[in-house]
Amino acid sequence: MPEGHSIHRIARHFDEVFVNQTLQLSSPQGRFADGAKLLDGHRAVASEAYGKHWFLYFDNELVLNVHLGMYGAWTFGGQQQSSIGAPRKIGEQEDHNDAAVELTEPRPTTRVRIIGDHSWADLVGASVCRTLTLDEAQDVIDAIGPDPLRADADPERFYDAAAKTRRRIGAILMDQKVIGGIGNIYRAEGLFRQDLNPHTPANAIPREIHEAIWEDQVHLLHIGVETGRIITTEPEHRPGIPLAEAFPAHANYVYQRQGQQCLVCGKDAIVVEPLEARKLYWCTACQGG
DNA sequence: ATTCGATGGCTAT
DNA sequence: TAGCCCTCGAATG
Repeated sequence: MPEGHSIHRIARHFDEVFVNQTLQLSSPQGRFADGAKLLDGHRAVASEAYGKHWFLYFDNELVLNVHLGMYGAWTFGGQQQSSIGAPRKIGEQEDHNDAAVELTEPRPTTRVRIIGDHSWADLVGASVCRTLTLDEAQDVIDAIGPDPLRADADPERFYDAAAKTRRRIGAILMDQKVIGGIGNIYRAEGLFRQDLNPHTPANAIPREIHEAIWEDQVHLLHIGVETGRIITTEPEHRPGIPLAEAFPAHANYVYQRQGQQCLVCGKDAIVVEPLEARKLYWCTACQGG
């Protein structure tokens, strides 16, 4: 997916382009026909992201809640044309702004189409697309750990959870109940940037390191929000390579770089191994065997 | 033409 | 831990 940075970009886009407008909602695919009908013709009043969940609040006290899952993506058209969500190519940059486009026939798989005053948005492939009450939306939010991209996030919740569990740090960083918004790339890259062995029990790691992990995720995710790309390397580790040309070989340290030379230690020590049904990438030299 | 894999996560066992 | 959902470009035949 779409890690947390993409969801916050989506929230920002809806805030800028659709909030405070009366919206038309439909489900060309049909699977969200009932939910769309509940919101169709109502005014959007707020757009917010928590971790990987996105919420669009309407003036009838109902909420559109979308989780992109692995394959979901929004396509935006009209005044601002762009696309945010699951990349279809490695390192694809989100938000290709182009000339305005006409309202086109939706793809048959379009779960929901939203039409505002000047723009439209199509959603495909999402694992969750539903209409919730305000209470139900709050329940979803309450189940998500602190989100490093939110100004109101309480990192103490993350420190507390990390201090109390012997689960591996590589596992809990992807646990949305512990910390919200981090996916497989930010997990791997964040651990690399702290020289941390992913298998270290979380409760064996000093609090200062957990604080450093949090602060670094705040830093990295904000870069993601601003650029629409997951960039985790420091300029000194991609010497002479313009950012635009850094993909896919030099934008990340370990993600999908198994068998390649480590950008920091130079050794052929980057491995990939399963961790809780996902692929974990790390440098066995830099991150302590 | 067909299969595969991917930045996720739920549920059943 | 395994199966399943959802989509589509890339990889494979």
